[in-house]
Order: sequence, then structure tokens, then C-alpha cells
Amino acid sequence: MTPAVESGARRSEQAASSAGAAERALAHLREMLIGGRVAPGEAVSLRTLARALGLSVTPVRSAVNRLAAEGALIVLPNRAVRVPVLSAETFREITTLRLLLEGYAAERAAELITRTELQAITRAELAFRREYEADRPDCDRAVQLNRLLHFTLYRAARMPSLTAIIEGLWLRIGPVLNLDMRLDPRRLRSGTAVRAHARLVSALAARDPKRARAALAADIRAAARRVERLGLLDGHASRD
Amino acid sequence: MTPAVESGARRSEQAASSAGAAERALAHLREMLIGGRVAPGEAVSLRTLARALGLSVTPVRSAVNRLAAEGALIVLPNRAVRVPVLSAETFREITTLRLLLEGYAAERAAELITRTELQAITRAELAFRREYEADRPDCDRAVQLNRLLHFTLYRAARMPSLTAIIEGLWLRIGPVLNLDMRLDPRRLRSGTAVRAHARLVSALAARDPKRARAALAADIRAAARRVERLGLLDGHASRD
DNA sequence: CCATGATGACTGTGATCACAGTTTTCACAA
DNA sequence: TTGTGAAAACTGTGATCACAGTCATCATGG
Repeated sequence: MTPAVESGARRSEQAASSAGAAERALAHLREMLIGGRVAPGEAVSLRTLARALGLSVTPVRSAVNRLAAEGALIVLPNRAVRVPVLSAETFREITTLRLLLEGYAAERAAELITRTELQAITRAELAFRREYEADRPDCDRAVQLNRLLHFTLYRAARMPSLTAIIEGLWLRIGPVLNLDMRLDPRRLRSGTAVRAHARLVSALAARDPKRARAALAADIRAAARRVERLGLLDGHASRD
Repeated sequence: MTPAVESGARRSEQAASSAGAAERALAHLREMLIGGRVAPGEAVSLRTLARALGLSVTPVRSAVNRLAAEGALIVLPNRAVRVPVLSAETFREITTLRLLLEGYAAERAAELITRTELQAITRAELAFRREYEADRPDCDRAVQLNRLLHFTLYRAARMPSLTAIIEGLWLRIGPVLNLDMRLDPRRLRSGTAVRAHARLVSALAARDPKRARAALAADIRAAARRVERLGLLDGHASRD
């Protein structure tokens, strides 16, 4: 695999994931982005990342290129790679697309969802609510649960390509959404989000497409409003 | 740039496009795919392609990876790269998404389109119709005009991310759509397509979103019906 | 004539290096 | 202290090579 004597590469850590190195780098970056563990505007270095993952630059570059193609990363004219800072305009466009696509997915899911899937969503909703009602909520876990809830819903629509497109959108808004969630002192979101989630679950149980869509739309719109209000976008009215 | 004495690489052909090598490879592949110049199931070799383009495998691999990420190419378990053969199911899913997304774009475009853009679309429509009414229609040109017509429409919706997503869908169905158009002895398509295009232009001129969407939907549905009827999909009822 | 096995030409992947920039840093002078 | 400039350390990119695996070809033995 390595022409030289596998000098710098860690073979020991390879056992962590049996997949290819490029896939591992991609998964890592995706997790960073949609988990909001990187801030918008932050620089990403191929070599640094490669060293951190115990890989060479080749698979890392492959992953970065893919993400850049989806708009989840940008390469500046300098060719430097950064996490993009969304303009208000771009953010609104993505929100519109989310309403269209995730709304459609919710409608279909309401018709096609299985009992098992509904149970999974219900469990996620419960855990999410509990996390936010806790004294010291764990942001990482809440983000993860929110994602689980949404994507089991989307997968229930039985349209893999649609799910993939939605994932692409989440990848782009992940940093701002979760930057927000981290900055948020307490539960600016939880109120509306928890309510919307509850309505969603109830609509799914009733197999009511319209209500499912409405509930999801409320969730999306609330999150969007919050982000815009906090001024995390490029038209930065960040007060301080 | 090249560590060795730039042995195999052609520096002479580089003047063709000033962009990076990876971008050139990507553009080439995209053109092949959405132009339908490669057949579904056809194999793609990195080294062969690199040699054809006068590049090394690195930029070609980058391009292939991106396309594979979008589903426009697939890597088999053998790791061999091929143009995917769409299953009927996948094709129907993409058609559904096209109706949703391109339909939405058409609605917005009907409201936002400028006079210049409308003129461009009108011109494309005229040229497209003439091409099909010709004695010996030029398939390549017809495909190109069709694409021009659709995408100036989508761009008129002023949602770059939406346009990008639609491009991704076209990339995946390009091979079958145009394989069809090449196989098609004459104008199975032209009738409905030309009619739909005409209705589209008229709706745009009237700035009527609903009619624009309906006309576009008719176009998409007609193309989908044709592909399914010809049995170009994975549930291959290919008679011979 | 057909089955079979070995060899050789392919496949993509990953590591490494050379390169051309850009950015940062840091020393030196005004 | 502040400007200025040179150098060093970084940035991504592309080419090349070593590798492991698959596939096809073809010779050989039945």
C-alpha cells in the first residue's frame, strides 16, 4: 500500500474502521460539519487533518474535494479550504429547499412509515425532550438525537436519493445550526422544537401527511428564524 | 508541477482550458454523461481516461470520485468504475424528484424571469423544434439545445443550490435519456416534447407559474414514459 | 475438444515527492 | 515603536510509484 516503509502512517489505528481511508476521512469531516464541531470561516488543512487521522493527504484531499463539491466546504481563490460562512441569501435558499424536500419526505413518510420506524422516532423524540428538560443539557447529544429523529423520518420515505440530497443540505447548514445551539445560553430552541417534534410524532402515528409536513415545517422555520435573529450569517449584524 | 521530466504529460494541450486539470477532467466526464455519449454499464478506466486527456490519474480520480459521490458513476465491489444502469425504481424516484424540483423552479422562474432570459429560452425552443422538424436531425445538437432551454429556465429561478441539485439529477439520467434519443429511430419524443416546450414558453411569457409547471411536468413525464417503455432500465425487458 | 490452472495485464488506492504559490513570522533599520 | 523586507513555513495540486486485488488470456493436461 505504501511505497516507503509506511513511515508516518499508523497501521495500529487502522482497526478502528475497516473501510477505506478516504471514506474514513470523509466520515470524519462530515461528522465535524453536521455536528457543528467546526465554526464557519474556520480553515481546514489537508496535512494537519491527515496527520490527525494518521493518513496521507491523498484520501483527505479526496474527502475535502467531495465536500467542496457539495458546498459543505469552499476553496478560496487562494486555494485555501475553509468552512463556508453562509450569506443570508444562501441560507434562505437552503431553508426554502429544506421546506420543499423535507416537507415532501415527511408527507411520504407519514404514509409509508413502519411501526418499527415510528417507535424509533418516538424514542428519539422522548430522549431529545428529556435532554432539553435536563438541568445541564448535553448539546452534542441533543444534536445527535435531533439528527437521528429527522433522518429516520426521511429514510421512511423510501427515497434514497432524496435522503442523500437532504443530507447535503444539512451538511451546509450544520455549522451555523449547531454553532447556534452551542452559543444559545439555554433553550431558545427547545420550546418550539420540542413542540414541533411532538406534533410530528402525533401526525405520524395518525398517518396524516399534511399535519406531518406542517409540523416539520414549523420546526425548520423556527430553527431558521433563530439563526437569522442571532445574526450568524454573512450579512453579519453581530452585535458585541 | 511534475516531479519527473513531465514525461507522459502533454503540456501542449494545456492551453485548451486554463482551469485546473481536475476541473478539466470533471467537465469532460460531465459532458460525456449528460450528453449521453457513454452508455449505461460502460466501464471507465482512470488510466485510460487520463491518457486520453493528457493528465495523470490524480485529477481524473478526483473527478471520478466526485461523480461517484453524486451517483453519476458507481464503483462496484470490484472497485471497478462504471456508468450505472438505473433500476426502474431508482429512475422513478429521480423522476419524482425532477417533477418536484424542476416543477418548483419553473414556478419561480415564471415569476422572476427577465426579458433577456425569456428571449434566450424562446430562441432555444425555436432551434430545438427546427432541429426535430429537419429531415436528418442532429441528435447531439438537439440534446444540447434541450439542456440549454431547461437550464436557463432553472437559473431564472435564482436559486443556485437548486440548480446544482437538478444538475446532479440530470447527470444520473443523462445516459439513459440520451441513449434513448440516439436509439430512437425518429421523433417519438419530438411530438410531446415540442408541444410541452411551446406551452412552457407561452406560460413564461404570460408569467403564469401554474401553467409553466404543468408544461414542464408534461415534458418530464413524457420523457420518463418513453424511457420506461423502451425498457432501458435494469429490469431489462430488452428485446432482441 | 474441453476443462483447468497459471500468468500477465489490467483495476483503483494510498503514500510520497516536487512544485508554485500564499501567508506568516521575525529580524533589521528608520 | 513602527515600518519594511526577506525568509521560512505553510497552502493545495499533480505526477509517480508501490501495492493488492480482479479479470482475461492462453497454454497445458486430460
